[in-house]
Amino acid sequence: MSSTYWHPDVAELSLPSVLFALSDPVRLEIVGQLAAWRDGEVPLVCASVGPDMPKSTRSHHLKVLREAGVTRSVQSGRERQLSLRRDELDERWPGLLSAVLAGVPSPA
Amino acid sequence: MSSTYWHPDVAELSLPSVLFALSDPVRLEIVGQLAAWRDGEVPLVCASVGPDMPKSTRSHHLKVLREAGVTRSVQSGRERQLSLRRDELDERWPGLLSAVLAGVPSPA
DNA sequence: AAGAAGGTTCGACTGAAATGGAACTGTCGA
DNA sequence: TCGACAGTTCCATTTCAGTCGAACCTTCTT
Repeated sequence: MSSTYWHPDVAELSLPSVLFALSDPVRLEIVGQLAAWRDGEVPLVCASVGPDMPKSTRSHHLKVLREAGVTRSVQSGRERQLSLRRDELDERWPGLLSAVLAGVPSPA
Repeated sequence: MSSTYWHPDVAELSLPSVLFALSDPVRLEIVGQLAAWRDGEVPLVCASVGPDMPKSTRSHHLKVLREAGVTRSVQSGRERQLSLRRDELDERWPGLLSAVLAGVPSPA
């Protein structure tokens, strides 16, 4: 796991931080897209996720998600491949992410 | 249902607002206490919920929860009895509240 | 080596949220 | 009727979050 980045350990995640990270429409949309990603598809990278916006803004939202422990980003070449930390979140707060995702309109 | 207050209808609740309301430790503690309330017990009122703090601050947090649709407060005499809108929230976002509550340390 | 591409960081600005004191409203008890 | 009591509202202050341009760092390409 050569992730380049620091990611918080599951044990040190906090529920308020996670809920806060998920409480923004833009971030919720990003999470929805990550959740819709299927193995075998071309990996989602920063630039390809969320609505159109300046890259510094997008980077900010992705940072909030990453630091809350919701997403993971792994460097690959000059891109960063994004993924949801589904299993880890589910281990810590069973059913939480699923319940949230069920309330997010799935991306077109 | 003589609620004195305006409460948003389930249909008009938004996921980001609910998650935001739940993303604060103080409010999460309040919600945990409301969830622990059992039928037959003396009703929970504003003053008896959450950590010690000025009443204007408490009133603020309760307003956030109420307006997000998480709680309901019904006037009774000079107090306001608080309750969780469990069933309604569960109808709208099944499993969400339960998952959150499972992650909240239950009150002593 | 030079430049483009993908992201991060920094700094500034703006708007929103948290906090708490003080004044106010409505209800109850004496 | 006069407090006392439960809450809300108003207001000021401070802190935090969102937005975005500009500069920067890496990696890839040529």
